[in-house]
Amino acid sequence: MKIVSYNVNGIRARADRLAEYLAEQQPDIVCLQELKCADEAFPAADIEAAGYRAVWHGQKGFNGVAILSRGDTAPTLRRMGLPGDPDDSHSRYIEAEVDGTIVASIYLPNGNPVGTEKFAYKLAWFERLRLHAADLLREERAVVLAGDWNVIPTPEPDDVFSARAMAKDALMQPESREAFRRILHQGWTDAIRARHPDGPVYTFWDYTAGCWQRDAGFRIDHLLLSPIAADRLADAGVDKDYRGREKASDHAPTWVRLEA
DNA sequence: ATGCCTCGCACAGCGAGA
Repeated sequence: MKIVSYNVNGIRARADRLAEYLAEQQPDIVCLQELKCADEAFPAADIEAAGYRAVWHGQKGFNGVAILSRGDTAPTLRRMGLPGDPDDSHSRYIEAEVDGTIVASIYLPNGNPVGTEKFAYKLAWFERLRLHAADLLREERAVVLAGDWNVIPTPEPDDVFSARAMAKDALMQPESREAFRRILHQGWTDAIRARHPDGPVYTFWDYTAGCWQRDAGFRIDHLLLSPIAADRLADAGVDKDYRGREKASDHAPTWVRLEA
């Protein structure tokens, strides 16, 4: 089964691109981030017309996450939002079960600029995710944590076109990378790097400054697999060409294929 | 050092993104 993480940067602005992606790739499960729409504005009818059912956690204007499954059975919702902060108003986490696999769609806070409350929020959110991820591992099930983690895992060129250009960015701060590593080291597998240990793999290219044209990207969309899911890992990759199409998101769909 | 594009909001630039 193909499981995709795709930050669409506005699901309504990306309606044609998303429908095209579903028709061409026919993924089994799609985790969407940055819906940028309220719950009542989610294009559920369009999703259904494309042959998918969805659960979603929207928010007017920004954030918003969803999980799509192919076929007539909707994902079974497990939770919306992370535990640990009832005052957190951002729609950044949704978790569901599809065909026995637990899947989370994650939109981790960006955290820029560093040194502000936004960066503190990023790290606090990361810590809440770490605690919840540990709970998920204890279930000893197939679990996929898929999303826009807003972290460049290493400053090496394999993860970023220029460590120097990104050195002051929240995505590459040592604290951000450490928080990501702490979750990984619980026992998760970074599927992209498991399949592609060497060489550049980018999932995001900024709209500005010709970043796409000069391949100035970085890797921030990640699919983390629990040990039982990792045992089923057949392949992983980035559907990069969708980044180059008309009206593209600034992220490319990033995926894993698990043996049934 | 800042803006570069894009989206949503709401109808004029602006916040947010990364």
